[in-house]
Amino acid sequence: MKGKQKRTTAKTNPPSDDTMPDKGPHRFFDDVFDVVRLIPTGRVSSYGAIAAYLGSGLSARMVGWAMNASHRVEPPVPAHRVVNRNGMLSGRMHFETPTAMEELLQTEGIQVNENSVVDFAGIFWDPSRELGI
DNA sequence: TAACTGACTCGGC
DNA sequence: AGCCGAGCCAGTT
Repeated sequence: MKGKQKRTTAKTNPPSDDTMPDKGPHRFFDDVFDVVRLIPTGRVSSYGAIAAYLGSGLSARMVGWAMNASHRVEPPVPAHRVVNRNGMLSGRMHFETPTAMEELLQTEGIQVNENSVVDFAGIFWDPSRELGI
């Protein structure tokens, strides 16, 4: 017995409860996904740059954490194009295989040497600069 | 419920 | 030159 059933009958369909969550505070994740999806093939960006573009006191850590959830969203997010400020593939261990991130980048024409993007500064894609500050 | 963690970054020593 | 601590926000235990 459940003892008490929590308002299952009289559903007053509140404006914001289970009907289409307006994702107020959660919109951050979608924003990150959207920005990452805008990274062109052959270019890479960094957690900090994306955080700075969203720029509301966000932390670069949350961008990385969003990437962790990016595997289950649609359309897919090219998380492999996001590296740290040094151009290192710090997130490679979170892919299906430790080498998946590197191979994906190489497939897109990006050279990787010792877990670091070659010519990182040259192919760096800054959302603040490309999308507008 | 409170506390810890984390795919980061910056500043100080 | 490298190592350490703080800030950041949301999810997980």
